[in-house]
Amino acid sequence: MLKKLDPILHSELRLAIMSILISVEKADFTFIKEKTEATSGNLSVQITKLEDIGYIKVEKGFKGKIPQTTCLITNEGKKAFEQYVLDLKDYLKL
Amino acid sequence: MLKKLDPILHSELRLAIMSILISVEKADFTFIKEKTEATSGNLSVQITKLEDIGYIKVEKGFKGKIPQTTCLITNEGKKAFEQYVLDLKDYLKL
DNA sequence: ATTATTTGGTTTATTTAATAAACTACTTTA
DNA sequence: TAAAGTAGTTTATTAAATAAACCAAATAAT
Repeated sequence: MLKKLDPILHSELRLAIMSILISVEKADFTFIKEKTEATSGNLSVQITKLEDIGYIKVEKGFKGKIPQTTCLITNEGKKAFEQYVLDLKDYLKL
Repeated sequence: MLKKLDPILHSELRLAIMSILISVEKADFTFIKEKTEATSGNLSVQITKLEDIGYIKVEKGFKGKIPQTTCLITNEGKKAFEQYVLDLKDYLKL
């Protein structure tokens, strides 16, 4: 029987965000926006969702005078991502 | 840059359906329903969607006197599934 | 100096998709 | 023959994704 996929991660944009944060550990809003080609609104919403569930941590500061939102993956997020990979492998027959 | 995932396949239930049809080549409605634990309504809708786009073929017949809906994956569906796997690998860092 | 324009976002509204509920048609069993 | 089961479809509801509108401050142009 196929395992239920984590609905938070089974979203293209949220998965892309997590994918970036898995490899770089830390990335700001603009960087993620460029990499994912998402709109600001959508990105903002999905970052908040990942933060609310505890998969990422969001730090708000300034780069000079300009506001800057930085995201980091949490341990819980890392674990969830790895579990999601395992679950998906069953679907993909990998 | 991450490739855009096929939105038809990036749905848990549709992916599960395709996953089953990749391995068995032919499966009826009830079998898929049991394997996926989906409701009949949801399954019916998603099967129709996969059929409309040409990823599966649906055959309607009878098993004795009882109606039976059988699904098969098409070549196009197989190709799409394989492409989806490749695309997802980038997200999953596989 | 004041008016665009750009940057870096958030909030709200709209669209789309997923799920659930209700229904149809027929069959089997009590 | 009435109730319950099988095999679904259709319609309604809920939730998610996306887009549009907005806000605050910074920088650039007039």
